[in-house]
Amino acid sequence: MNMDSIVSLCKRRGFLFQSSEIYGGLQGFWDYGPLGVELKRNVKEAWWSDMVNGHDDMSTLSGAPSPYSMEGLDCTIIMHPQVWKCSGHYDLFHDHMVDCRETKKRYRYDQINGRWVEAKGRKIFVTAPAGDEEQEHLTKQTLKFFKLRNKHIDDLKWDGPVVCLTNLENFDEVLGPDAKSLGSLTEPREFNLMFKTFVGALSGEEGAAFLRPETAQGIFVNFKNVLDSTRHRLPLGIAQIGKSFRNEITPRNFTFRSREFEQMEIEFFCHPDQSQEWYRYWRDRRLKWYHDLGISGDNLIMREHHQDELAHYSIGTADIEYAFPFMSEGEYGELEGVSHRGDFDLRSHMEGKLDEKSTDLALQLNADGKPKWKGSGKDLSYRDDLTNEKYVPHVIEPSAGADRATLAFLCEAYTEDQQPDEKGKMQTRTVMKLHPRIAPIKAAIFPLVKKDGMPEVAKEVYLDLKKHFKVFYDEKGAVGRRYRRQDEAGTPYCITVDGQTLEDQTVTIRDRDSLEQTRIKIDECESVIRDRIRQ
RNA sequence: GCGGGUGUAGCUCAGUGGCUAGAGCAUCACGUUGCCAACGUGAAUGUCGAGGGUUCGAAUCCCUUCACCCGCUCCA
Repeated sequence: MNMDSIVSLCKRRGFLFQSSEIYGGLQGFWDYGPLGVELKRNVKEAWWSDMVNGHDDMSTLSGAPSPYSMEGLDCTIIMHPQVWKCSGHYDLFHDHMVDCRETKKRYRYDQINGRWVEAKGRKIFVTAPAGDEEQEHLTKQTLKFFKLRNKHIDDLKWDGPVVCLTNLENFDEVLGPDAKSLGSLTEPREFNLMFKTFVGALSGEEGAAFLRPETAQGIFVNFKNVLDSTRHRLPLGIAQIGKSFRNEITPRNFTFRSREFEQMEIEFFCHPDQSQEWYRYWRDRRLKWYHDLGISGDNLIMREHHQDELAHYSIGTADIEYAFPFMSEGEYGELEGVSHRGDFDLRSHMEGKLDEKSTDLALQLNADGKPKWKGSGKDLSYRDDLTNEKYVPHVIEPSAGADRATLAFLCEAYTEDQQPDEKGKMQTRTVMKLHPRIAPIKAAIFPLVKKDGMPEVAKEVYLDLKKHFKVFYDEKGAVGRRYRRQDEAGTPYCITVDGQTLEDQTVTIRDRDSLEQTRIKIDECESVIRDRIRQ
């Protein structure tokens, strides 16, 4: 299977189009066509129904430490700018980068260190990526530049300590970390990964705001509101589906990395002592969700982050990953991250931006000893009125990409098999084996031929089923071709009105995957389809 | 952001300076047909990705630009 045939089918059948295609398209933006919008809606609805509205809050679910509540939320895309300063996104997403004109490499401005050095009567500033081996790298670069051997190492006259590149104003005498000639580094340029906009008519910095780069923060800042208005006890999960925006440097791989995308996120608030158990519960529960909707075990993996990849506050983070066809053998792309976030987010919105690098999660301070970004000052802790214990809840965050999930379902569904044609000759059939729950069209209704009153009966069946499901009517061309068209659309069932229908009020229902046809009564159509979708 | 490749009908592609830009598949109509991409007849379909230039003449050569694919880079 290759990605091109999937992309081609998506366009041909109306799953996905390039945004603004008639103007040449816009990198990182995609539109969902008539079939695509149904598919994506079904994915989101399955998630919302399974996680929120259909959640059983009376029982202790398998793998869970206790019963828990779930609520939904829908927050704005533009929020108070301070939200992103305290969450850490503002600092993280405003990188200054320098490019090397010679090697075409790009570096983060603040992660390049260097030192003045003199040899052969010339003084240069030699640089290296910040890290344990930076002095080694500096020496090597210097020797190479001056065409000196290791034995001349003592001839190098170092001037001053290793300092960050940010201390320099002019890069003319700077040797890039991997460069051979001086002055190859560009001026630092700002990379804004958050989309910037302006609130109010004035477009000055005072009105500057950002499109959200994730939906999660809306949940954290509303935590108190949800608790107060619903009277829930912890543990409580709050769910949200919505658009997020990231100005990716290189959008690629169809909709996998888009600049505008939709997230399905849960922030699950619980007692710190139980957070580890809840983390494991959510990790396993979310993996099973993809599995139940038809992603095969071979293509789906759970990747636990290593201890050294984790932030200090986190007990664990696991990525649920899918073997997308555009990835190389053995590589996977992230569908969802499930992370234990401790009390980092709530405390950041209370006290101000915390330093995720410090072991005790201290408030991040400026040089003058004041908080770098001030929090809301509001108390977001929780009082358990049974035990009278007061604590800042810990959070488990299952954060899924709706577009990535939709793309994974499309890739997983794409199948080419061999089926005999009219003459018994084997023909390649393209079929989207989407799970019936997420299939855009649940059933297609055909008259076998366009005469003898068959279209009239078929239209009645169609109009009746339309009240319950997304269905499709087609009477054009040979019935075999109509079946194949529905196979490409992923329609799980085709109902055909034939000669016998006119005699005994029965129709045939054809299964997309097995091609088996069974004869059922017209009045049974709705319940048969409903039962089969539920399976 | 850098390097390489690609861009012609809905899809897959042919067309290397010269007549009104083609093929297969798909689409639509009529007829035939009775369950898995049928057949016959007919029809419609293009700013040759966009803009500019060279030329008597450009899909074709040159420049700019946009998008997609691959490799870097990036990916909280």
